[in-house]
Parts: sequence; C-alpha cells; structure tokens
Amino acid sequence: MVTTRKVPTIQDVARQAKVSAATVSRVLSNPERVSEATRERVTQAVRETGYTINQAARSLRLRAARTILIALPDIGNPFYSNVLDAVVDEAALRGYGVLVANRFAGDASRLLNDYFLSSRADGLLLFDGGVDTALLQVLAMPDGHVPLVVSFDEVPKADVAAVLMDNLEAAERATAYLIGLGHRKIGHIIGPSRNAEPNPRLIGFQNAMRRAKLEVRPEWLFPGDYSMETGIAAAQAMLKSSELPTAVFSANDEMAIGLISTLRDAGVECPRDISVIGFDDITVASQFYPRLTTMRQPREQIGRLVTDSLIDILEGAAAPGAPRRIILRSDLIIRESTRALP
Amino acid sequence: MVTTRKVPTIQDVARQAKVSAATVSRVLSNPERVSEATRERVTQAVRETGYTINQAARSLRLRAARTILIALPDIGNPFYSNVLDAVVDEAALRGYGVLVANRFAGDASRLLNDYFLSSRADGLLLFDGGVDTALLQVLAMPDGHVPLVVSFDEVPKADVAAVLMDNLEAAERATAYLIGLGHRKIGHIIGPSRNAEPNPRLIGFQNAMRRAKLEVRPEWLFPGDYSMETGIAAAQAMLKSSELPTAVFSANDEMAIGLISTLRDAGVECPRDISVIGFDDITVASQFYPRLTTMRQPREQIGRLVTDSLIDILEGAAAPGAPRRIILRSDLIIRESTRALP
DNA sequence: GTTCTGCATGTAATCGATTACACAGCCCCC
DNA sequence: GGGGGCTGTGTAATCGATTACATGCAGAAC
Repeated sequence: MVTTRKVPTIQDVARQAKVSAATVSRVLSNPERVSEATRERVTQAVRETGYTINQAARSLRLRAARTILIALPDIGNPFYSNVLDAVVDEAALRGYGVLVANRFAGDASRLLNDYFLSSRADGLLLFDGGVDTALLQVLAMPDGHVPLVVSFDEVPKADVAAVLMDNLEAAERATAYLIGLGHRKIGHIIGPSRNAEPNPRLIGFQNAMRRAKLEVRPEWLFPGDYSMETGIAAAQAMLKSSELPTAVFSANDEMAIGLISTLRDAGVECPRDISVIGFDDITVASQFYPRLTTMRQPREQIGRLVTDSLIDILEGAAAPGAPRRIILRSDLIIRESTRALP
Repeated sequence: MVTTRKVPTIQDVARQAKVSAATVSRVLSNPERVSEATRERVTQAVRETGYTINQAARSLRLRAARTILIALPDIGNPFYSNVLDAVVDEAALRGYGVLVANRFAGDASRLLNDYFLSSRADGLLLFDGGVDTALLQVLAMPDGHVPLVVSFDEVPKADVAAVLMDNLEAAERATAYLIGLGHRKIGHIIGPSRNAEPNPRLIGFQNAMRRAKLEVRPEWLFPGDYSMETGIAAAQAMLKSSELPTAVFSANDEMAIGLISTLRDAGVECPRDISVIGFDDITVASQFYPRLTTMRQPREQIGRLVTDSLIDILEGAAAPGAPRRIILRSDLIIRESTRALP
C-alpha cells in the first residue's frame, strides 16, 4: 500500500506555533479574541503545516455537517440538472457541500435515516416527485425534525418553507395564448400527479378553457410523466382519436418534443397543422425545430433561492415565525411552434 | 425554536439492552462475535430506540466517510447529468453518499483541501474538464494521495484507474461513415482541448480523412466547448466561408443541434444540403428534427463502472498492481441527419 | 483439585475540534 | 498596596463510535 503522509491536526499547528490547540481553534473561528501577535504566529503555522480542518471531528462536536441533501425525482431531466447546478454553486459559495439523492420515490423515512438521524446532512432540499403531503408532515414534525425547503408543483399544505412557481396561473396564460391565436380545439398533455393533490397546470388549463367557454375533450387529455416517451405516447393516442386538436399545451418541454417529432412522422407538421406550447424552456427548446414556444421557469433562480433559504434556516438567519414562501413568475416565451389559426 | 428530541446514541441502546456500548458496536459490525442471546437483546433495543449510527463519529474514528466526491465540468450538460444519475444510484447500492463539485475548472488543490484533507470524502471521481495531467499527477502522488478514478477524453498519462471511451477510434468510424456515404468535403466542430494533450476526436477525424486521401480544410475546422452556443457560432462561421462542406462531424450532439438549427435559418437544410453526425446520443438526439445520427456513449455504464472501480479501491477489493483501465466502445447509431451524397 | 484454553463481555483509550471555566498578568483606582 | 475589572491563554471535558486489552467464567485435561 501507499504510505499516506499523516494529515496535520490542530495539535500539530499548536505545537508549531507554541500555543495550545484551543488558541488555534480560536484564531480560526473567533480571530478577534486572540492577540495580534499570537494570531500571526498561528496563521503562519497553519500555512507551514498545510493544516485543513477535519470536518468529521468538527461535525461531531458541533452537531453540524455543513452539508445539505438535495432529493430530486430525476437528475437526468434537464430541468432538474440545471437547478442542481445552481444549488451546488450557491452552496459552495456559502461553504456547504451538497449530497445528492435521486429517484427517492417517496421513501422519506430512508432519507431521514440515512442522512439526518445519522447526521450526514443538516438540511434537505426536497423537489417534486412522490413525496406526498403525509410524508412531508412527518419530515416537518418536531420529532423527525429536519430543516427543510421544498419546491413543488403544488402548494404544500404542510407548514414548510417553499420556493414555488405560479404554475396554475402560468398554465392559464399559456392556454389563453393559444386561445388568443384563434384556437378552439385544444388538447393537453398532463404532468405527473404525485399526490391526491390537484395538478395545478391541469387546473390552469381547465380554467382558461372554461373562461373562454371552450370544451375540454377527454380524448384530448393525455397522461404524462414529463418524459419524452410519454410525449410520444400522447402523439400515438392523438393520432387514433376521431379528430385532431389544432393546438396542444404540454405540461413540459420534453413531452412537447416527443409529441412534435412523432406527429411529424405521421405527416402532421408543427406549427403548420398543429400549434404546441411547452413549459420550462429547457436549453434545447430554443434550438428545436420548430423552436419551442414555452413558459420559462427561472431554473437557476429557483436553485439559488432554495439553497439560500435553507442555509438561512440552518444558520438561524431566517426570520422567525411562519416559514417563508416565495412564488416566482413564469414568462411566456414566444417562438415558432405556435401560430394563429388561419 | 423547535425542541428536537434527542437522537439516540449507542449508549442509549446499551443501557436499554443492559450491555456495554462495545457490545452494541460488535453486534452491528461483527455479529458473529456476540452470543445469540445478547445479539437478540441488542437488536431488539436498536429497534425500540430507533437508533441510527452517527456517521460523523464513525468517520472520525475510522477515518472513512463512506462518501465519494464527483467532480464534473458541467452538470447542466445532459451527458454528465446522466452519468451522475448512474453514479448516485450505484453508490447508494453500495452504501455510499455522493457529494457533487461542479465547474471546478482545474482547481484540484481546492478539491483536495475542501474534501479530502478535511476528510469529507474518501475517494474522487474525476471527469473531463480542465484538470491537466500535471494536476492529476499531484492528486495521484503519494503525499496528496486520493483514491481516484477518472473518465477522460484523453488517455491520461498518470498512473490512475480509468474508465475511457474509444474516442479516437470512434471518431474515425464516424468520419469514415460520412466518407462511405460519398462525402468528400467534410468539416469538424472540435471539442474543448483541455490540456496540451491532443484531442482524440480531432485526431480520429484527421486520421480518417488522411486515410481516404481527403483534405482537411482549416476553414472547416471550428472550435467548440460542447455547448449549443459554440454549435451556433460554428454555423455562423461556416456560412461566411467560401464554400460549404457537404458533411460535418460534430464532437458532440449539442453542438450538432446548434449547428443544424442555425444553418436552417440560412436556408441550409440538414440532411438535404448537409449531413451532420454527432457524438454521445443524448436523450433528445432521437427526437430532434432531423433525428440525429451519432456515436452512442454508454453513459449509464460509464457511471456504474467508475463508481464500482472507486469503491473497490476504497474497500481494498481492487486487484493490486497497476490501476485498472477499462475502455468502452461507442456505437454508430444511424438516423436521419446523414444521407448519401446524390 | 488445580491449571489451562477459549469464549463472551466490559473497560478505557482514541479519533480531532470546540468551548466553559480557570487563572495569570496587567492596569486602574481609591 | 490591595481589590476590581479586563484581556489573553491554557486545561480539561465533551461529542459518539470503535477496538486493543483485560477480565471473568465454563469446561477440559491432568
């Protein structure tokens, strides 16, 4: 085996600077409580020894790991991977590491055991995907208590800090945009319904249709799970229906892409024969053919906000009282996949 | 503040089972060294108290965090996010957590300080992106010694375990495929050149051209960094050149997508006017218009292999001797973005 | 009956950093 | 010149799990 050179400890630094370990610790965390001269000797000794703090020892003593856990339904999804990007970046700025859990599918008790009771992580960022409100309650409860910030499609009932999107209202605006273009026959690819909760993008779609006194035809409502595959499946089902809609609102961009490419194989061209609006504005949306009209979600902003909220809570900097809820606005990005009905 | 109920420690379990903490520890890690009866009392006590091991204490004592660090150039890139997905999954199966570092841009010494000298992570998965061979040497050296598995475009000179792709040979095959379709005027969008190292996909392209006695025209060689933006830039540069190539080999799919969509705006249709082959086979490649011909990289397999290799090294299960190198094969996936020259 | 062997369990040291408390030295004031 | 206050530093306990070593006890061997 390789002989690993011993990593220097705080004792080694103390010996080098001819002070006690306590003083070294103070220089590192409360420099103002140490005299100028000593402070300089210690700083010098730290440099000479190449000392780095041992996080395991620090965590044990302080009961804080300076690490957060992010639980995502699917890292492979470009929406989430962009959020993760921002989270990792923001956490690093504030001196925190990020552990990743993927496809945890509602097994909140395992997260609790593996990461929190075992004190590997101090707080949790929880994204959509299989955690129903009951489990959320467990996490937020005093005895399984985990500092927590969520970002969900639905507005969670449990009393937790959250960064949310204006999903319902954005879905209304997306649908209203199609209606404004003259479309009357409009379908919808539904996003996953995690909980018993109503799906806000579906509700928004229905609201806009109702307000315009348009019929929501059940055969033009397609189930989806945010994957391209379900967009493809929606296209196949659509082609079998008695009549095609002239426009479709897809609950995310990936399903819209699957839909458009599959319809094209059957000779149905977007936007010539059918207008499609997506949701998210993932990176490829602007380069797809046709360039996708979509509701943009500020992914990076979401990532930074959830991270800052969580770390504020961890460091006691969050305002006391009711947990903070932030609601962000989605923007309509008009490109080429939608057009006015002739 | 919320009154957090005290998390039970090994002492609490010991008290409950009327044994010493040492015995509880033995039941948990070496059950065969404890008598049947005691073992059962302890197991029962663990269940009753809801005990979970404190990883910070365990890490401190054992000098092992059961955590690995993955350093990626860009999580937002779908190629890497799919690899990350597999890594997180495989690591979880073997009881390891995964910390993420992103866009570390060659700052290997910061990784070393923040994660290894401070014993937050036991091993490192290092992917392409700015770590040049010199820094790699530092990490692999006995005194900065970090258990390490890399996955790079280039074959690293330093003596480290690696999971590599047949980039050079795959680039040759991609180019040869275009040549086989009758193309003579072929351009290339070059991937990022991290190091002083030669870029294997570029070399493969040049080799194939040379073998077919075709000229590599410098004005058809475009610099890129794997982002869609540089694909767009390549298209703009290409449109300014004196003559268009009839085919392009792009070092990845995202740049190919940027290229195709930008050329289309100028009336240059793929594959009618120009054939394009990509690299990676990211998820959207099969749904793009035109569906992308590409060299598929087994992203999930890469993720699982690097993770298993690293954990084998950490647990001393890796065969001694020279570090293991695995080379995986890319497959040509023929779709619609390439066609025979009329 | 004494000594030996081996198994099961307990005792106590250890990993490295933090911090309450103690104390030494200094200045100031009456 | 003695008490009070203040500053700077050291001592030692602590966080929770692991493990070398010690010990106690049962059964075997003589």
